[in-house]
Amino acid sequence: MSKCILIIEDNNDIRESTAEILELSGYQVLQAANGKLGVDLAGQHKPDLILCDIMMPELDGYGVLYLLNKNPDTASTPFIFLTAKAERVDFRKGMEMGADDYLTKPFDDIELLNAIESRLAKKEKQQAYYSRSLQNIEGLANSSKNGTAELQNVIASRKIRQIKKKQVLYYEGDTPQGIYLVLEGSIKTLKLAEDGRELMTGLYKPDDYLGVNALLLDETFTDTAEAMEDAAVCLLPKDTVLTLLDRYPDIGRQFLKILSNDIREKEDQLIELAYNSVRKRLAQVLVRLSKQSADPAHFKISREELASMAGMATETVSRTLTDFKDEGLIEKKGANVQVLDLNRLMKMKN
Amino acid sequence: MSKCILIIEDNNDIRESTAEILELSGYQVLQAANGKLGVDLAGQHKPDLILCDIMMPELDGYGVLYLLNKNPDTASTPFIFLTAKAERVDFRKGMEMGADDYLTKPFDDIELLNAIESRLAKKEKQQAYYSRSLQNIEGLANSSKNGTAELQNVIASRKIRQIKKKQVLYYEGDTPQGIYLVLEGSIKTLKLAEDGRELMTGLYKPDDYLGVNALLLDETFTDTAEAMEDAAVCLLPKDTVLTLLDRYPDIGRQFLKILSNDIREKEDQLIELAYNSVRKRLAQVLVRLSKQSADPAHFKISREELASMAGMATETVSRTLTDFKDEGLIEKKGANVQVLDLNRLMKMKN
DNA sequence: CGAGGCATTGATCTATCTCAATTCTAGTGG
DNA sequence: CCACTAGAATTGAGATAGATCAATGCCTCG
Repeated sequence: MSKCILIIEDNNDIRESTAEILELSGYQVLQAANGKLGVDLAGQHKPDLILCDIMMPELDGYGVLYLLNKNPDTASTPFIFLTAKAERVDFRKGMEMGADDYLTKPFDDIELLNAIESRLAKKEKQQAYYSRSLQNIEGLANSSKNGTAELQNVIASRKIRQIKKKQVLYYEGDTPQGIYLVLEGSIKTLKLAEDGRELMTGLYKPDDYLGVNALLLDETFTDTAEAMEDAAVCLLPKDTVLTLLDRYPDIGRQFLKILSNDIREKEDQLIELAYNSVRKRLAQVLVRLSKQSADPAHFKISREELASMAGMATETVSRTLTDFKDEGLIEKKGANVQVLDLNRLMKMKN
Repeated sequence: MSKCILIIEDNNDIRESTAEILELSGYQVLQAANGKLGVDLAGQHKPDLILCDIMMPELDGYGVLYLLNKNPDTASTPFIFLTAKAERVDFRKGMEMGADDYLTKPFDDIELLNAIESRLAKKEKQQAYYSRSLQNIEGLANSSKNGTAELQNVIASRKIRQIKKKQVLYYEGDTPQGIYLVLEGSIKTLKLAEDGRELMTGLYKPDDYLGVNALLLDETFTDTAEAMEDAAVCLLPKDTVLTLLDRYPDIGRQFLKILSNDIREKEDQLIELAYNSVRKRLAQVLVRLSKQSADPAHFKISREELASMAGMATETVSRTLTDFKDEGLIEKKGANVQVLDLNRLMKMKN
């Protein structure tokens, strides 16, 4: 079965010539003359790859990408930007939003086909890789009951979505499409205060489920999820999960456990915020990070992120961190932090 | 069937003579010569009422009462203290711990039998009252599926436990016996900081479920539950709930919803604590209280409780409250607070 | 190797806590 | 029924942790 490619481009000449090249190479091709149309077509036909111009009237390329990312059916489709001038800023912005590649117009046939093929190949490879790694998920899989097995099947068959560092998985106010299983990397959830300061409310690592608490409430997300580092997630659509939930009580039980743990963590965070000194709070944050980090006592994190985890000002983070260093608790260089005395950090007095 | 009464009293003369009186009156009587024995007997035979001396070697009356309260089988059994001198302090302490009555030794037959009969009658009346009111629980009952109906049966058949103001339902560190359904009054959950200050983490009103998050985690409670005003709860034992959960997915779903809501609330509280001024926090607390209070804009609450809800010092509560009064937002007299301008409280700036 | 963004450091300011002294309230005993 | 008293609430004065504002230094990454 030939792969299907969608081209979104307002310039008729470019679009049609590109389409021709692709068709000659054996691809099935869909064309859209503007952003809005493109998004609709993508939703209906679920192409295997999307080429999209950036500069378009009405809905530009960024808008298209944003909308595609919101729809579970298209969120994991490889996406390549077509752009006239290779402006640096544009490039960054696009990649940060989750584009997979950039093609600078004018491009020749070889360039185009190479980009597409390599992207499709990569996608397939990743798909295979994660499907295999999904076989041995710990999370929901430690029970041997039927439901869990069923859930695993669902997971294995789902499309995987890559998220780049700093990219947002969902915003506060978005409508939940389902729950996410983190496969790789790390995702943080955060809430914004009225004045714009942000507080990190959760940190999700591989095998963690994200968005469980929004699943059953028929409301929009009340937090924003953003990748702390490049990550891969798998979306389990709401309908599927709800069906499974109705059929297999053990799944519900697993989710109850997840939520219970979340509550516990949040309560701990509450008391900490209410009655502990900044020093102690920061120490706790470091402990938590060191426990979750792959390398037990060595991680890279910005002052701003630390500040949002501990609920304090970035300057104060800096100061306290240098204090810690002077006391021999940690070592630091730029954004790199190395824990030297975990024990003493844990026992930090107030 | 005759009622069964357990007497716990180390003095043989008193115990046996009391037992005789009761037997002559048609009660079935169990005797225990010390606290420990008494608790064991109560657990085994589940008597309908317990008489217990306060001053006993080893395990005294308070200890007995404490242990009985921890065991779901005996927690709702009427409990009457027998005491030599009617010391005021003792009396208070006993009542606060959940004793239902006090008998001062020496007591005559009439006194004894009256106390017992009235207590048994009261118990029965309450039982009937709540069983009826349980028929129309909103909480889990808004679904028409099987599981919910089943759950209602379980609830209706359970024993009801009365809790007096300030009395503790469970302590941090206790092992969960199941979940509680609040029938009447209000229960708060709180966590203690290392320095002893407390932070209120939840407020539960009739039809709310308490302890759901501890149900599936095989750990002890991480918070303490205490009655804010006289309350009645119904314990649904862990086994029962788990069985229902396995059988009826809709129950799991209801619980998931409850927990999701809890998480949402806790996240809101988090961000408030982290970035809002004391003024704003207190305003929010007042809004929450006013929404939950029976009388929409008029409630009684101690400064200490307000402080633990907003995570601040009691003195600051006082000051801020007088500010609010000066600004025409509230009216206050002692522990009574009346909200005058709910709208302005909600919109309080930081 | 240059620039823009992070991180650090310094100086000040202030919201809130603490400690301490009064005043008020509600429950108890006579 | 009223005076009394212990606990709760208020008010005041002072101390301080941490935020904020501003200036400078240091990576890093293109």
